[in-house]
Amino acid sequence: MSDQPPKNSRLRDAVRTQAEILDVATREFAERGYAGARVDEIAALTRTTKRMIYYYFGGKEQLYIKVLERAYTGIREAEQAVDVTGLDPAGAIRHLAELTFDHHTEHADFIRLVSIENIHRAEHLAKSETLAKAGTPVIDLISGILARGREQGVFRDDADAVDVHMMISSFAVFPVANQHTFGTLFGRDPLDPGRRAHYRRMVGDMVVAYLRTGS
Amino acid sequence: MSDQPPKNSRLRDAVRTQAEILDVATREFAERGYAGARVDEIAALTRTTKRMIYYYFGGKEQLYIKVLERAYTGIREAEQAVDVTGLDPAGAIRHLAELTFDHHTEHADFIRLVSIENIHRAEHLAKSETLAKAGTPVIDLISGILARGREQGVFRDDADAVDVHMMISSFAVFPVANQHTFGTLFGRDPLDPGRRAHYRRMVGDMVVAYLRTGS
DNA sequence: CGGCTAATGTACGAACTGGTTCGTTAGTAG
DNA sequence: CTACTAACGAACCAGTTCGTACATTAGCCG
Repeated sequence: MSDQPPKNSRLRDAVRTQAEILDVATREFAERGYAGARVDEIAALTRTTKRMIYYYFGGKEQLYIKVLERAYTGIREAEQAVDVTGLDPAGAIRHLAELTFDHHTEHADFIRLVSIENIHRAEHLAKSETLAKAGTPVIDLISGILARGREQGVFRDDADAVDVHMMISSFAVFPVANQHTFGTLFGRDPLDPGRRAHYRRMVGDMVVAYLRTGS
Repeated sequence: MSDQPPKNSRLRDAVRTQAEILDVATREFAERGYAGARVDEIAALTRTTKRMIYYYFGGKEQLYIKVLERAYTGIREAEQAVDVTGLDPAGAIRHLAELTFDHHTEHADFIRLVSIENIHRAEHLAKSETLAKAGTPVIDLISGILARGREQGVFRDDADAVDVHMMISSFAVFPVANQHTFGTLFGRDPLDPGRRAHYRRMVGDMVVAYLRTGS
């Protein structure tokens, strides 16, 4: 008698189909960009047909926006899971930097989508109701750490939370976003697993060093 | 009797036409990405016709590669013009960081092209004979500065030139590459002229602080 | 079981897009 | 002046691509 909630118990799938479309679309868009992505190709890599993409999402652009939303949801959740209680300011900011670095290097698709979205001047991001507002939790976290650091006299007092976040993000994003051009030009793959621990320590060293220098 | 060199004195333009095509193409590709760029649109924004694009460049891809090559030539020249004689190691690396930051923020088109090229896994960059090899002069410059810093005991001794270049580039590229998503999500335009001097000082502070911390 | 709707598949079309064909004109060499 | 070639233009073509019209099936409700 396991009663299904009112609607949505129709078992010719629906939810699963939508999820599958989103998965495939994420890969396709991240791989080829918005203009380069092919709706037919996404459909082909799905169990279902192109018809369903239009049935559930309405069109290429709306599908892309949903993909973006789901991707951003990922980091936002990761950010909310960060816990720095019990760490001193320097340890806390280093921890956050390392987690950010880890998350970015492990989610190349997301970084690629962000790059793509920037090429399009974030016009789709702006169209998304879920994303355009949605304040980001990291900033509050960083603000808190910076405040503690200042109180204890171990951090410079002119450091701004958003700026520090940008500094950390820069170094965490770069190896992923520019992996191929950088790799080709300097003969060094910035995502080489063997170098990863090194870069991870480097982000931490960098932010902490910056925050410790006098204002 | 001003004799023109053997050929190429034909004055129904040619060189000028090619340059114009390249200029327009640079904007179009940077604006819409490789797949999003339209050959017809490039032609329309030119004094000439699409026929000429194929006449001079062979096709969309070859044109794009030429655009890339010209864009990269820009920074390479800027890099070669950097002069740090007479500066102490910290001053030298700060100067380089600031110039890199200036150059990147002033050449958004180039940064966008690099982003686009990374989406395509640098496949076109690899196809370019001019670019694929062409060692980059900055690395040597940085190596020299780091060596001096180590000798004088003012820099950590485990800093690598390519890594330091990546650190500087990260922070210089980010505001341009992620201007729109970052701006939308954090309500702060990272390229706002009013914040520029601040970020410029920040890159310098960051690298110098990093290099000064003990290994 | 009959009917109703959500879910799905097939085939198609209109517009676009990279690339080409064919022909023309400007300038120069002889 | 004539012949020749580099430079150029207009129209066109074939393949693609987003989107849709139409038909169909699965499952549920009464």
